[in-house]
Amino acid sequence: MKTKGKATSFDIAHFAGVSQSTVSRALRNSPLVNEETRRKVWEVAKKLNYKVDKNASNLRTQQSATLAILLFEDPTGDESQINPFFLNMLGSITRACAKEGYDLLVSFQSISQDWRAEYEDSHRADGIILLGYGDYMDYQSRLQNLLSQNTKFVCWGANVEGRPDLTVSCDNYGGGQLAAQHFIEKGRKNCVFIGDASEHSPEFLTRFKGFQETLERHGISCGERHIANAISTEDSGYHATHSLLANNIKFDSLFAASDLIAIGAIKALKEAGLRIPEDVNVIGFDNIAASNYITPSLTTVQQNTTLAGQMLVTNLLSLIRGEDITDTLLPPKLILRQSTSQ
Amino acid sequence: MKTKGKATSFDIAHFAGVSQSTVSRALRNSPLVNEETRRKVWEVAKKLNYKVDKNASNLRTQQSATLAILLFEDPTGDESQINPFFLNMLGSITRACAKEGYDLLVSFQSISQDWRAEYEDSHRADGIILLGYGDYMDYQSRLQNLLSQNTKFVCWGANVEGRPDLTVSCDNYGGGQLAAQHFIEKGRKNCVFIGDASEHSPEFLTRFKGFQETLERHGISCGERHIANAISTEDSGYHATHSLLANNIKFDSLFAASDLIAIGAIKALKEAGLRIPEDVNVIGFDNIAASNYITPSLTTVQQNTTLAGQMLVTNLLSLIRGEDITDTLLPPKLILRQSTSQ
DNA sequence: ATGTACTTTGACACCGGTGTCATAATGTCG
DNA sequence: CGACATTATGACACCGGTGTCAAAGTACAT
Repeated sequence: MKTKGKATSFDIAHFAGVSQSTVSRALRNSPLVNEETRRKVWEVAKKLNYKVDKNASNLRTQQSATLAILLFEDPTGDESQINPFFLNMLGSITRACAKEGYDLLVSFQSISQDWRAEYEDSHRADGIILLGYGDYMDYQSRLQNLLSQNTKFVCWGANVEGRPDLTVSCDNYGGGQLAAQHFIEKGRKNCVFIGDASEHSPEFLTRFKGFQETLERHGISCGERHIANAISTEDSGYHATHSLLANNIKFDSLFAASDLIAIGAIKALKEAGLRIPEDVNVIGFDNIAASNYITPSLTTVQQNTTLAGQMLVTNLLSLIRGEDITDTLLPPKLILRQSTSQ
Repeated sequence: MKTKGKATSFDIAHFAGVSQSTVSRALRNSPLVNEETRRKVWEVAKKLNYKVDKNASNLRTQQSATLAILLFEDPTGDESQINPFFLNMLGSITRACAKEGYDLLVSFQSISQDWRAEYEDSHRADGIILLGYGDYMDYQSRLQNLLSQNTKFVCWGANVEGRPDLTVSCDNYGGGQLAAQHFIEKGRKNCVFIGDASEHSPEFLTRFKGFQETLERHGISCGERHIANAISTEDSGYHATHSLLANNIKFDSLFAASDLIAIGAIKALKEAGLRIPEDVNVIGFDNIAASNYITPSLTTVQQNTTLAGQMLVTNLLSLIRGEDITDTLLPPKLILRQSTSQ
């Protein structure tokens, strides 16, 4: 019993003495096929090491049991390193897909490129997950484009008022509140924020707003002079903090828009001879692995990546099934560590 | 100019006033088609937002321009976390695939499961990359199985003598040598190894051999009592080191089979009141991000993940093209940090 | 024996491209 | 002007499955 090349359903039909149609039905356990026939077909299939050709199957059924993930890169990011937070998300999304019986196509995209999400158009994936920091303004129009083509997709990111797409995101505003409240409990009065607090980075902006507005409710202001712009890299955080210090801004607490920024900030603070947490309290955002390893370990607002990956996948699947879904907001959680524990 | 549903090549043929065959040729820039016709076809295609159906195309051509990666999990690993080293590899492989114009299917596999690599059989991928620590003995027979089916695949891992598959790996033996030489230069006399030094973890075993044999050439022995078994997790490294100390083994230098193990070891050493590097020198393996952030920062044998990802992809593509390729061994590099810098 | 319902099967069109072959149109040369 | 090469195009089979429809076979009631 042998075939040239990979076995097809016709080969099985031949050896099992039935028609190809019956083979197809038997292998998918259709109730239309006789028990004994089914057994025989399976037996032959196993012997020939048969596997359904997904291309043929997908072509006929017009669906792929596959999702695609598009990872946008921080445009200035180091080419060889990937933001560890997104790497975690990638891991949890992979797991969530596996659990749902879907395959996952992974692709990196430079945000500047024309990232028309080809996967869904070319029937390689049933839906798309978009993931990445980046300039929201830059790709807003592209989202619109996807929408107009009826492409099924969900985004990880800020759920900005009036944003047209479906998102899953951390409650960034609430996260900023947690940080502010913690500083207030610690009796801190002069707070600074490191990160891009503009509409170009809606996630960071939302974190900042939650932070600032909570402080103000307690009579603490965090105005323009107390913000240093930074993208989500260690270097950028280092330089931003450095320039604050160089400008002689006085502060006793620092909230960074991400852990990478916070790690860079800590380096700058240490170099300036400031003690953490005695002189300056520091809070980050994300809870990446490194934040637990640095000295002092970093108090941070945790994003639950496991849950986030799951929600992205289940929401996308709902969307594909045509169900009505809404934006999902995940609760942040403050992880207390040494950088605020004086 | 409108179509119901997604546009097909027939729709384009209709609007461009040519046959579907010509459309197919024109879109693939076949030299057989007239310049003006080509222009017209492209124009219509763009207007209709046409994208080739990859399922149909792959079905016909019997190839997919897709690679698949199978990630094996450390059986005892925490369900929600992925070994950061492999996460890095995943990132670099993704990048390498993109550079070669291939898509990447990602899949997690429990090593205990029947991980018949279905992707290639089902024509979803042209080749497979296998990645993961794990018990080699467990899946050796499965590799044999893949080979016998003429599946194209490459493995990341130890290139064990007589291993039947094609591998890309770090020169683990050389890495062990680097660690030993460094200890010798530092005048260390009592060395221990933390990790599974058995044929069940051939990579760790090779690292150990390079380490041990180099030490012996300098008259230093590293026998059974100086080895503590551990899998590649922080916890395991912690407990292994703890038990060495509890058994009153004296040592002034510790080589861990991986950075995660080393991080756990450092924790145990610190708790025992030992100073690093004064009392004990520590060297890890991998150079994951965390090793740069812990205190003291960790001297480690770096594996070049960027290069590794590239080699895995290019080797696999060569294999698919039917070219003759051989195992690839990548040079390790010792990264000096505080844990050995007294 | 005849009619009806149900089970099981095979024939066949179809998904949307790609590759082969035949043919029409144009150009070139003796 | 006819023979022949060259260029451009269309018709059609094909990749390997899935879904529909008709029909054969069996069971049971009338």
